Amino acid sequence: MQYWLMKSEPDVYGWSHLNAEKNATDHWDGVRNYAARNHMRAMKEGDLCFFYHSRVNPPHIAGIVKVVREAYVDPTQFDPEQKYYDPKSSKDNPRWDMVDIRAERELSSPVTIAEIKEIPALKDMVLLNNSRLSVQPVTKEEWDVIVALRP
DNA sequence: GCCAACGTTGGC
DNA sequence: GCCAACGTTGGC
Repeated sequence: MQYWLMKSEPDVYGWSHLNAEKNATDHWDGVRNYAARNHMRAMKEGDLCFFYHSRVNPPHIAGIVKVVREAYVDPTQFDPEQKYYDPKSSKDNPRWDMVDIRAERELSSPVTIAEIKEIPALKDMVLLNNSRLSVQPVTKEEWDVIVALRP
C-alpha cells in the first residue's frame, strides 16, 4: 500500500465534483508535469491519496480518495479542442497518463496547511517543500499522523 | 493581486 | 548542453 497527495483547485475540480454520495469514479486527467505523471504511473490499485484543495484560503486537505484504476493514456492530450491538448504528443508515443479515483471519505473537517506546518513530524512533507508538485508521495508515517487528526 | 519558486522552451 | 526568458503554480 502506497500513499499519495493530489492537488486541485476547487473552483476547477473540487471534492464536491467527485460525487462521493454516488460512489462515482472519475478520471484524474490533465496532469502535464513529468514528475507528477511518474508518480501516477507508480500508483497501484487500492492506494490512497489525500485530496488537497489549492489556491483557496486556507489551502487544505478535504478528503481521501482511492486509486481504482492504474495509469493509462489520457485522451485529452490528443484533442486540439481541449485545454490539455499537447501538440507534441502522439498516439504512437503518448506522453501523458491518468488514473481513475473514487472518493473514500471526506474529512470531518479540513486539515489546513497551517495545521500541517505546526506538526514537526510533517515538516518534510513534499507539500511543504515542493509546493508546485501536483501529484506527490506521502510516507506512511505522514499519512498516519494526518489521519489521526481526523479519525 | 502579488510575487517567489519552479518547470519548460529555445537560441546559441 | 547551457542558461536566459518565459509561463504557471500556489501561498500569502
